[in-house]
Amino acid sequence: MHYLVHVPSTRRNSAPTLEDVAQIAGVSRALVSLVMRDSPRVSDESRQRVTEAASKLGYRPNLMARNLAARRTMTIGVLLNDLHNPWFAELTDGIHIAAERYGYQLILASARRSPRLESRALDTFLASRVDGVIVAGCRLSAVRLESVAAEVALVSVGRTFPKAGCGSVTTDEADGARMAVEHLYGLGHRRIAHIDGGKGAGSAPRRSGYIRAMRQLGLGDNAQVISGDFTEEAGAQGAEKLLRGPVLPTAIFTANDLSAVGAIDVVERAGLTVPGDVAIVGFDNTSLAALKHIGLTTIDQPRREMGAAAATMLIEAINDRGELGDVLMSPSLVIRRTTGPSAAV
Amino acid sequence: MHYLVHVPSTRRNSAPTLEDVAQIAGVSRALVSLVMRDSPRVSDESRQRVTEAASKLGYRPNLMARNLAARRTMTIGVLLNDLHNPWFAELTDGIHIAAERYGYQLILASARRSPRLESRALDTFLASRVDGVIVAGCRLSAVRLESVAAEVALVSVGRTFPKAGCGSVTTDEADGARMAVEHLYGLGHRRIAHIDGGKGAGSAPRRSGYIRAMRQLGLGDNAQVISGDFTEEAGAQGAEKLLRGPVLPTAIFTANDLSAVGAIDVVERAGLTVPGDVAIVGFDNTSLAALKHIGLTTIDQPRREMGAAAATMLIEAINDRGELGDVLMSPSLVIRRTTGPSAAV
DNA sequence: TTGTCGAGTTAGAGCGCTCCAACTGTAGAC
DNA sequence: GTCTACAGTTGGAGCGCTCTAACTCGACAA
Repeated sequence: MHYLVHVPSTRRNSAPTLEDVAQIAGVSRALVSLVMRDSPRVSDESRQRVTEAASKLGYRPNLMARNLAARRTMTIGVLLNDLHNPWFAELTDGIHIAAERYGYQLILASARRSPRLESRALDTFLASRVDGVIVAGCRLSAVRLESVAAEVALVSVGRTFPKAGCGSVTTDEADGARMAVEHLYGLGHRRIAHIDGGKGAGSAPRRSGYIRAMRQLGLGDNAQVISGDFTEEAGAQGAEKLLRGPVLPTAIFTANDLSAVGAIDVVERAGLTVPGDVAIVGFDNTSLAALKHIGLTTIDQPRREMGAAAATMLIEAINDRGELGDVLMSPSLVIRRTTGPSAAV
Repeated sequence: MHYLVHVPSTRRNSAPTLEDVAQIAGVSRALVSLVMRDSPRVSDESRQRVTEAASKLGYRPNLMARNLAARRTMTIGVLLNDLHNPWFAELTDGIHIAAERYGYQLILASARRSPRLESRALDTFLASRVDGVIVAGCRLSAVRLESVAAEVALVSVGRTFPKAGCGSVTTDEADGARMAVEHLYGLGHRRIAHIDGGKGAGSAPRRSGYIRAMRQLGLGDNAQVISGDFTEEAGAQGAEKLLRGPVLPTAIFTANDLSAVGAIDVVERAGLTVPGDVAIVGFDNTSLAALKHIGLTTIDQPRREMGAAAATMLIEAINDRGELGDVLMSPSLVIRRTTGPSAAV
């Protein structure tokens, strides 16, 4: 811990308090408190006098004092694994909207992909006595998360922690993979390869969904998984590997949009066309996929709804009006320009 | 949507306090407080007993109580205008790193592009008595910001507010525009058009920088500004307009990367090549620009450094060891594949 | 008249912590 | 032996608010 000498700011000697307002308005502290919280049992006259005194002083309730006394913060902490990933932005929008509806505030923290920072951010949330926590794309161990869940209501988005006592909201990634494969199958593709996400979150179900779908379509022998890691670079390398292989697949399903873009680039540089020679499907429907220049067919996760579902479930649980559970949401296929009929039919 | 309910976990009814720890350790509350703050004037024995008691109870200092009593929060509020824009992610990284060095915590808020939400988030910061505030890409009025700056140390990133009494960190956008134009000039381009950002932040200096640079190169008559708004769509429309014009420019400088991508797409669809027929330069050096598939030449803003500078200046001011001022940082040119020698030489 | 009621208001006891001044006890100086 | 110094420790007074229980007071019923 740092030791800093703090010289109080000269900007203001000290903010006005309830007491000051009460004095000016000529009423008790308690009454000012009631007015500040919009209590109905205050006479119009008192309300007006207090309101005037407050705005005259520029009074602003001190949240720390309020929360300390009220023993609840009406705040939920949101831990974002990686601010750079736009996935989290939309998720946060959903959380924001739902929380607002219940009168809850959000405090966000970015873990910058580091489990150490994740853990520290959670400590801060707990120290701030937030009423609930939402972790998105959390990479922490189940044990650590369980210890957090023991202290505060917790919902995880994008990953489930079966025994940790927390709720979760995820999409059915395997089903998304199935959609991708069946879409390609419907276009006549039979040799469909998958560039996976390695050990990243969501990678395993996408891969297994792909394999299962291929089997169910009688394409088990054509299934080909190239290992990747959710990056553009990995998508490019995976595509290169496929181009060097004995039989070029007519379609590639990648673990995410970024990998898909990497793959597209390599395929096109090799003189082939997308989707003419090789069709490509991504995953996540990021803003990247929607660029006209890319027009990537991809699997969409209802991020905003997921955020709203997570916040709603959490808040209902906080208020003892519901319980934490595991919510599984359905992805959907977004068809753009990188898929088309197989030329190899 | 599938739903599964967990057995609710048993959550602690109330967290242990300093008092509890003191009792178990057999010392006074004040001493426990000292240990918790790593004070050097505690005997090793006491320190050990307190530490043990604390961890035995799972004690965690209550930040609200601490901050209330200490009259300082060691926290700075960071207001991000738009979480969806990756620009803010890197900026936040820089702020984060600098704040950490001083032992300050961050609380982030996303305004989702709405001035109303911006204002509300600032209210929350003030109510939480943060020690300082950083606003990034803030769209609020100077008057409103001035009133905030009157209550707490404030630094604005990406925009200056001359009279508001706050510090600022910005890049020399006009100089970035100059770099773009001179780069193109150096490649032999003479007919260089600009698709601007309309009323968006940073648009004006980029535009005027472009115009000034054109004039200084004796190209004032060739200067052509098409109005846009920082979106892909605007870039596309701008390019279409240029394509329909009497004389096609050999280079386009757009207000940001997104617009550049829109422009590239339109130019290529028209059967022209980039950079062969038309060279394109963006602005911001977002991750988009770095995609191999796009390879956009662009102007980079040192976002991380800007964040660090903002946080450092703010904290130094909070501690009365420095003053808030206006910091102007230099952008730099990042050359990729969308620019090359002019064919029209 | 007395009592009851409800609307409006209030005093006062915390919430969990920090900070200050004052205290204890031991070691060294004289 | 007393005095000083200092390291270590402590009680208690807040920080600014909420919450509970109790109070006041006029209206109205008995």
